[in-house]
Amino acid sequence: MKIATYNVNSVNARMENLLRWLAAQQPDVALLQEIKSTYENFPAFELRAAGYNVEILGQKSYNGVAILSRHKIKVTQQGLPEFEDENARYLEAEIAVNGMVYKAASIYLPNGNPPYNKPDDDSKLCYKLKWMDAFCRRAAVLAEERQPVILGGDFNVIMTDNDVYDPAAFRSNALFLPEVVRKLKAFSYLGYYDAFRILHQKENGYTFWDYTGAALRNDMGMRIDYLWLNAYAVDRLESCRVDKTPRLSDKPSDHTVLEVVLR
DNA sequence: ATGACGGTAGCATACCGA
Repeated sequence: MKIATYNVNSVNARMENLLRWLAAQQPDVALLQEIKSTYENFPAFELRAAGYNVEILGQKSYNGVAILSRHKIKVTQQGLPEFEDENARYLEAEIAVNGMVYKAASIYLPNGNPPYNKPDDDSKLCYKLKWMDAFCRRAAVLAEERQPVILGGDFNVIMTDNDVYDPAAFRSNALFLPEVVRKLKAFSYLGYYDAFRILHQKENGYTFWDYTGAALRNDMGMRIDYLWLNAYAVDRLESCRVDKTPRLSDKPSDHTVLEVVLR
């Protein structure tokens, strides 16, 4: 069973790229973020034609998450429970693949940086920290599940100096602030394993490269997309890799695909 | 520190992003 996460940076702008990747890799489940689309504008017909069931939590212009699967999707949670959120950032579902029922969530964690014209405004950082608290509460509930759980998406957190091309330049960035990193670590201590780092200690594992300048060519990237596995899922972990092909092809997202294969 | 680049809304430019 192959499950992947991909921040598409607008699903409608990314359709050619997305369909090319789905056809090439045939994931059983694809967790998408930043679809930037409402339910009405989501290209469900084309994705169904490509063999995928679709469930989305949409929003106009910004954010938005989706789950695609070649198998039946049963949505278990839209948005984080008991958390008022004007943004569409969390969608969770159960999917049965070859007789095994998996729980998977598509997560778009807030960025947290202030607007360029208001560098001292910490409201987005406060929102990020509150969102992470609510996410941890949900993850604690899911930690009780006795089935494989996969929490995947764009977490907007750089965990260590090895996960970004210039750690010093990002020290005070909301993606790398100690309190933010601490919260993601606290989440992992609930019993979630970073699939990529379990299997690859040396590779940088970057999943994002800025559109600007020569970021991609010079491998000035960061590892901010994750697939977190509970013990039931990590027991079945066969492989995990960054698929750079979508980022290298025409009209790319600024993120690329991270995938795992579970046996 | 700023803007580069790309997307959305919507028609000129503002907002968002990592």
